[in-house]
Amino acid sequence: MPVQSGPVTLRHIAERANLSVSAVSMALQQHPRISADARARVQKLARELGYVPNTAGRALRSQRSNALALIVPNTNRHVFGHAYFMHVLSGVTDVANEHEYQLLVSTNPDEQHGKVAYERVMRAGTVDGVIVTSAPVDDPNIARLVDSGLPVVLLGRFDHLPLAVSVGVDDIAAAFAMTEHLIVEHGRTSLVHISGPLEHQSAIDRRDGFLAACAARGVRGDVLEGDYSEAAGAAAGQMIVTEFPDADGVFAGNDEMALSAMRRVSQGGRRVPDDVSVVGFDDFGLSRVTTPSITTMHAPVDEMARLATRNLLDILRGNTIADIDTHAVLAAHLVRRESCGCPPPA
Amino acid sequence: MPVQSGPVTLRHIAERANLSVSAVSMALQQHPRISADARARVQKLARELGYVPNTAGRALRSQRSNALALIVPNTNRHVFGHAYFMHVLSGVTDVANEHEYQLLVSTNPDEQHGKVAYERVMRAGTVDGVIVTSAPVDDPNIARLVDSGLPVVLLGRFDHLPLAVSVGVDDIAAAFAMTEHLIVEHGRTSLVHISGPLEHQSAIDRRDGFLAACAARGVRGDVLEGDYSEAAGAAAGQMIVTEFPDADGVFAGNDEMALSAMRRVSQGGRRVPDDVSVVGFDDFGLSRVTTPSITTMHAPVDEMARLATRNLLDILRGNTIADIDTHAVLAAHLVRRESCGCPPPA
DNA sequence: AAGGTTTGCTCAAACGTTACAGCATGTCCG
DNA sequence: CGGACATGCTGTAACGTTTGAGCAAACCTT
Repeated sequence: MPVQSGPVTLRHIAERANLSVSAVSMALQQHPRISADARARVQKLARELGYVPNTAGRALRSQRSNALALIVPNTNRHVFGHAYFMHVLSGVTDVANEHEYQLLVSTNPDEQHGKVAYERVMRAGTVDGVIVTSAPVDDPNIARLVDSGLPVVLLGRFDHLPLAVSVGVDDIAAAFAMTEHLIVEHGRTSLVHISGPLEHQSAIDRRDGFLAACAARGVRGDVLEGDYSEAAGAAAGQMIVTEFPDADGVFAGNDEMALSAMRRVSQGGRRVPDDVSVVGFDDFGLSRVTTPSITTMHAPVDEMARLATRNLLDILRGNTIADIDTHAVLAAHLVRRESCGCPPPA
Repeated sequence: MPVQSGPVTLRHIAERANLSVSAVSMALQQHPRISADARARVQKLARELGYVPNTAGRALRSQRSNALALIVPNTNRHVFGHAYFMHVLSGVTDVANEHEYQLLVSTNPDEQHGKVAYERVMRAGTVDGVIVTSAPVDDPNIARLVDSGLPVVLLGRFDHLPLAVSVGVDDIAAAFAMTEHLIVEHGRTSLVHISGPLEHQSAIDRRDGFLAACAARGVRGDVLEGDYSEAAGAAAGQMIVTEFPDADGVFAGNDEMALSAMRRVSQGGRRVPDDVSVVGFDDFGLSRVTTPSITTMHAPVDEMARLATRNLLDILRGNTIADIDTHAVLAAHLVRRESCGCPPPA
C-alpha cells in the first residue's frame, strides 16, 4: 500500500514525477499550460500517494482559509443545552458542506473573554467569516464586530444595525397569528403572555405581536416577564393560578415555558385545554412529545441558518451587499396540537 | 484608534519598534534573551495594534494546528437531530476551550464520501486529532482511521479494536441494573426488551445486559429488534399489545422508543405504569418531559466527551498510550421517574 | 589589557502552497 | 529562413511564523 510516512506534499509528487513543484501544483489545478501527459502522471501519483493539500500552506498563500465559524456568544452550556442550536448547526453544516467550507464552532470560555474570543478567530485568519447565533439585541460585541467590517451574518432580527447582515424570524407576525388563533378559533377572551427575556429581540417581538393582536381584537392581554426557562414558566403558571382566575388563554414565549406553565396551571385545578388554552413557540421538539402536546409556532431555524450561511458565502465571494437581503425575515407557521383545544393530529 | 487596515503582522510591529521580526516574535514569547525594554515596547504595540498571530503561518511553521475535529460519521441530520450530539459537543467544547484548542465539526455530505471526509481533515493538517462520535461497531472506516496511526479517540465501546482509544458507557451493567429494577423493585416477571440497531455496540450491550439479568433472576425476557427510532418503538408497542398479553415490563433501548411504545401500549388498553412498567435509556431530555415521565438510565455523555477530549489531548502531548485508559467505560445511573411505577420525583 | 562570557539582537531558513515571470523548445507564416 | 507565437515547463518569490546560528557590543576576570 502506498501509505506514506508523514504527510504527502507537492514535493513528494514532484520528485516522483520528475517535475517541479510548480508544475505539479498547476497540473492539479488543470492549468492549460501543462501537458495532458504530465497532468495524468501527476493526478495518478496524487491519488496513489493520497495527497491532500495542506490547509495551512494553502491558507497562508491564498490568504483565505475556506472555513467559517459559528460563534456562540453565550456561554457554552447555555446554548448547547438547547435544541435551537442543533437546528442552527444542521443548517449551517448543510450549506458549508455543499461549498466545501470547513466549520469551526466557537464558544466563549467565559463571559469576560467574550469580545476577545469573537475577534481572535477572524483576525487570526482562522476563518473567512462568521455566523453569530442569537445574541442580546444590544450586545456591544455584536456592534463592534459588525463595525469592524469583517464578514459577519447575525442570526436574529437586527434591524437597528443597518450595516449588519442578519436573518431572523418574523416574530411579530407569528405572535400576532398565534394570538388570533386563541381568540378567533378558540374564542378565548382573557389572555396572558409569558415573555422571554426582554433584552432579546425575539422576546420583544413576540410580546408586541401578542399585544397588537389583543388590541386589534379587543380582548384582555396581560404580560408576565419570563426568561425562556422552565422555572420562569412555572412561576408564571403559578401566578396565573393565583392572580388571573379569568385567564382562558396562555401564550408562552417558548415551548419550555409553555410546558411548565401548563403543568402548574393543571395542578392549580384548571384543565388544559378545556378551561385554558396553552400555546408555545419554537417547535424544537419538546412540544410534540408532551401530554397534551403543545400547539406552537414552528420557527424555521434550519432555513434561517441555511440562508445565513448562503448570505455569508455570497459576501465572501465578493458579491456586493446590495445583492442580498441584508435583513431577511422568515415566516413561522402555526402547528396545531392539543394544548389549545384543537383536535389531536392524525 | 489604532485599528489597522488589513491584518496586523509581526512585521508591522517590528517596523514600529525598530526591531527585526524575529526579535518581535521572541519578545512575545518572553524569550529571555530579549531585553526587558524591547519586550515591553513590543507587548505594548501588539496590544495597541490588536495583533493576533496568524493561524496559518503558525501552523505551517510549527506543523501543528491547535485544532481538533469532531467527526460525525453518519450523515448530517441523522445525528444533529439528536440530543446526544449536543451533549457530545458540550463536553468536547469544554475541554478544548480549556486548552485553547479550536474545534472543527465535520460531517459527511453523503454516505459515499465517508472515508474521504474522514481523512482529509487530518491529512491536510487542518487538525491535530479527531474525536469520532459513535459509529457502527464494524464500520470499516473506523478501523482504517485507527490503523492509519493518526490521533483518534472513539466515542463508544470499541474493545475489538485493541489499538484504538475509546470512551464508552458500561451498557451491559446499566441494562442489567435496569432490568433488575423492574424485577426486584417492581416485581415484574415477564419482560420485553426493544433493542436498538444491532450493528451498534450499545444496542448489543443493552440487550445482553437485559438477557443476563432475566436469566439471573429467572424471569421471562423477550427481545424485539428496533432501531432507536420512534417508529420502531411504536411497532414494538403494537407487537406487545397483540403478541405479549402477559408482558408486565418493557425495557426500551432508548427513550424515544420507550415513549412511542408506552403510548401504543396505553392505546392498547394497558395502563402504564399500573399494568406495565415501561423504562428507557439515555436521559437526553425527552424522558423528563413526557407524561408519565420515563424512568431511564442516564448516559453520562458529557463526561464521556470530556474524557475523550482529555485523552486525545494527552495523546497529542506525546504521552504514551500506556498512560491513559485506552478503553475507558463510564457507568450510567438509574433515574427513577413515573413510567415504571416509582413515585414521581419531588 | 587580553581572554572569555554574557547580553541582545539580526539573518537565514523553513513549513507547503500558488502565481507570475521567464526561458527554452517547437510551430507556423510570409 | 527569420521572426512571431504557442507550448511546456522551471525558478523565484511570497504568504506569516518560529528557530537556530551567528555576531557585535558590553561586561567581567585575572
